[in-house]
Amino acid sequence: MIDTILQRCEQKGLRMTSQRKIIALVLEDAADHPDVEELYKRASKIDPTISIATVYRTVKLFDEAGILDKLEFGDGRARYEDAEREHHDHLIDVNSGRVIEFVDSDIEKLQEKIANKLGYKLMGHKLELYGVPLKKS
Amino acid sequence: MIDTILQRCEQKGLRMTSQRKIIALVLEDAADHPDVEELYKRASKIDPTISIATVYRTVKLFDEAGILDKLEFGDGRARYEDAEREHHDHLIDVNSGRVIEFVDSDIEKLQEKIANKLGYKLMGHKLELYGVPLKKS
DNA sequence: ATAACTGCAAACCGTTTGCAATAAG
DNA sequence: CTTATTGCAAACGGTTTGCAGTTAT
Repeated sequence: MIDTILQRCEQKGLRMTSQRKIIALVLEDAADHPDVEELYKRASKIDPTISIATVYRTVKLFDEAGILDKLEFGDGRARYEDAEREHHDHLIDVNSGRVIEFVDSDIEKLQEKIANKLGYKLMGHKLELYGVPLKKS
Repeated sequence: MIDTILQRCEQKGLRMTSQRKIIALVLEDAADHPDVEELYKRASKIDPTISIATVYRTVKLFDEAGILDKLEFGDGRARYEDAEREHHDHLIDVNSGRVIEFVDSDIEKLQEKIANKLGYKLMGHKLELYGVPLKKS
């Protein structure tokens, strides 16, 4: 959380074009989990000439650089969030598509436990919980 | 596990055409998590005139009837498995795409805990863990 | 008989890519 | 100046759909 997305991009030596700066800003300001279409809409408000292909390319670049996390919730389109956001997990309401964020210390432990059990080693702290059929109670 | 897929289909009053019977059989015999293309290949060995559109339609029908579970691992294509298989979870190796099945009693507890915490009610026992970056250790 | 199902091919939707023009370092 | 990046439009891959013909009940 110390550095901005732009700063982290520069740190990694990415060529920061005007388009990339705009997309970085949009992502910086996003408290939700926008998909590419949504990022494109928000970026277009700042620069209406930006193309959706560039958004796709930029988001892929940032993901590969570890600056963004790509979230795939099984609804067809990928969503993105700042990789440096405070750690949390996601629960998707399969009926509404709504994304619920939460933190649970037991999940952290579980990550380790399952990984160990299976002879794998965790890299970082990325765990998604999804597919739980939910009903508001 | 008492009933076969075909029997469960009939129980639900689904019209069982020759194509649907074949797909039910293929699914019955699958110990893995085939995608539609794979189901189509296997079904084609029994009846080469079957069309992939029918496989898509059938798999959707069976999923909506609760006979199949649709698994979306974020690799673009959906995978399917018998909904009545013994309960288990999936872990996907993000590098190889390999699917690892496992059971962990703590996950069962966690399902309840998280759902309660968020004011939701679990329907059944569907929980997928995915997106954990893994490295063989 | 008749309503549901099939195969085919075209459409669809999110994403990627080839290309010629443009801009960053 | 040189190489990376852009916008456009076409292509892509998985999935859905309209239609005319076929099949289960």
